[in-house]
Amino acid sequence: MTYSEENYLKVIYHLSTGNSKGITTNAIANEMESKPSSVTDMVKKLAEKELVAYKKYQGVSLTEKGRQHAVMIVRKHRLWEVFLVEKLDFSWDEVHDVAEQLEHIKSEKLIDKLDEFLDFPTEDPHGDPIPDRNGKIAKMEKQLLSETSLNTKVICVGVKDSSSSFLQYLDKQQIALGSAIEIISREHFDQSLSLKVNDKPLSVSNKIAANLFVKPL
Amino acid sequence: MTYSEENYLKVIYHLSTGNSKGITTNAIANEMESKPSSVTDMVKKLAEKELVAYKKYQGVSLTEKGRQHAVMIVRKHRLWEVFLVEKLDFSWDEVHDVAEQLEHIKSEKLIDKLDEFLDFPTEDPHGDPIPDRNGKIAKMEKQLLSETSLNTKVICVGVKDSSSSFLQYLDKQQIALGSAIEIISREHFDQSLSLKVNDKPLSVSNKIAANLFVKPL
DNA sequence: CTATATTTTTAGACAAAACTAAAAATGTTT
DNA sequence: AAACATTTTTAGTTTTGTCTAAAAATATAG
Ligand SMILES: [Mn+2]
Ligand SMILES: [Mn+2]
Ligand SMILES: [Mn+2]
Ligand SMILES: [Mn+2]
Repeated sequence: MTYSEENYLKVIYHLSTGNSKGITTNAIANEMESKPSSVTDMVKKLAEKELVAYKKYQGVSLTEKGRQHAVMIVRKHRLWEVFLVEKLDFSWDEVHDVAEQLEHIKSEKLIDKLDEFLDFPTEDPHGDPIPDRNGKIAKMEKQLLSETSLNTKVICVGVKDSSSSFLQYLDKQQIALGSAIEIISREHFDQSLSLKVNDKPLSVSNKIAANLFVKPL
Repeated sequence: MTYSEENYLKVIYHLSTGNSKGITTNAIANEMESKPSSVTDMVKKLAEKELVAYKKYQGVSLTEKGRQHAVMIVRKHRLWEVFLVEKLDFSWDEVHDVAEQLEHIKSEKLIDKLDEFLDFPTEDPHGDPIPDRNGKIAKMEKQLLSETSLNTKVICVGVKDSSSSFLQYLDKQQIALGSAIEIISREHFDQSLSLKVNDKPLSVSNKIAANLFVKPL
C-alpha cells in the first residue's frame, strides 16, 4: 500500500463517519486538496484492490478490508500524537502535521510497542478515540457544548475542529481536556454562551461552542 | 527533497567515508540495489541541485551542502535506533529496517526533542556515532578485533557489519557492547582467535574478528 | 419535460523514478 | 597500439500519481 493510497483511504474513512451514503468524488477531492479527475483514477485503483466499493457516478464506500486498513492508519496517527505530546512535550496544536508523516511507517511491532510504552491510551490529545490493535474503537459519551442545556455542569473531553488557530484560542482561554465547564446563559440573538470555566467566567461564540465536545459530569 | 534523493545521498555518504576518490556509478547501484542507468539519472538530478559534484565518467562526490543533508539523515537514523532499543525494547538486530523509514520524517523539532528525550546519546545501538544537531560527529577511538595484538585487554565498542545474522551470532555468544575481551592466541593457519569474553573462553573465526570494533581498556 | 447547471468521468499530457538495450567511453591485455 | 572487457551514459519504455480540457451523466429549475 502506497503513501497516497493510504491517504485516500483515511480521507474516505473520515468522510464516512456519520454519513451512510456513498462518498462523492468532489468531497474527496476537496479533502485531499486535489482534483476530481485524480480522485476518479485513484478510486478505481482502490476498487481494483477491493478496498472500496465503487460504481460510476454513485460515489464510493469502504469495504470491510478498506475500513480495517483505514482504522489502522488512524490508530497510528493518534498514538503518535500521544507520543509527541506526552513524551516529547509537543503542544496539542503542533502534533498533527508530524503525525501525518508518522502514520505511514510500516511496522506492526513498532506500533504495538509504542502503544505499550504509552500505557495503552484510549484517546489522543484532541480527545479522539484510539482504535486498539484489533481495530476496535471504544465509543465515548460526548456532545457538543453548543447543544448542551443551561445550568449543566460538564467536563471538556474533546475538540471537533483541531486546527492550530482553534487550539491556540483554547490555550489562551485556559480551556483544556478535563476543564470543568458550567453553562450560565445563552444569548438568543447569536447563540453565544456565558460560561464558567474552572470557576472563571468566560463568554464564547456559538462557533466556539459548536467545536467543543463535553460530557455531563 | 524526496525519499529517493535522500536514500541516494545517504548511500553516497556512506561510500565516501574512507574513500577520497569519486564514488562510482556501479558502487552506488550496487548499494542501492538498482541499475547503473538509474544511478546516472539520479546523480544528474542531485548535481542539478548542487548536492553532489559530478562529471561524466568521473564518479560523484558530495558537496558540503550534500554532506550536511546526508549527515542529518544519518543522525535521524541513529537516534531512532536508540529510541527503538532504549524505549521500545527492540533488540539491536531489529531496528535497522524501521529506522530506514523513520529517518525520512521531516521535522527539526521532532528530532531535537527526540535527542533530548534520549538524553543526547553519542552512539547508536551498534556503536556508531550520532552526529549532533550541528552535524558534528565525535570520533571514537576504535580498531578491529582482528587487528589487535595478543594479550591485550579490550572492550567491545561496535560492529562493522550490522546484519541480523551477525548480531544474532553475537547475542548467542553473549558478546555485547561493553563486553570485556582478552585475546589469548591467534591461529596461524586461518587467523582465528582464542578469546576470553567476560572471562569465558571463546574461539572465533577471522571473519567475526574483522567485524568487531574494540578499544583498548 | 426540456433547458441549464453541476458533478463525474474520460482522454491525453507530464514529472518522477525506475527499467532494458544499445552506444560510447574508459581500462586492461597482449 | 590494437583488441577485448568493463563501466558508464544515452535513448526509449513503464508505472504511479497528478493535472487540464472536453465529454458524458446526473441533478435542478422553469
Ligand atoms: Mn491529527
Ligand atoms: Mn488528533
Ligand atoms: Mn541502521
Ligand atoms: Mn546503527
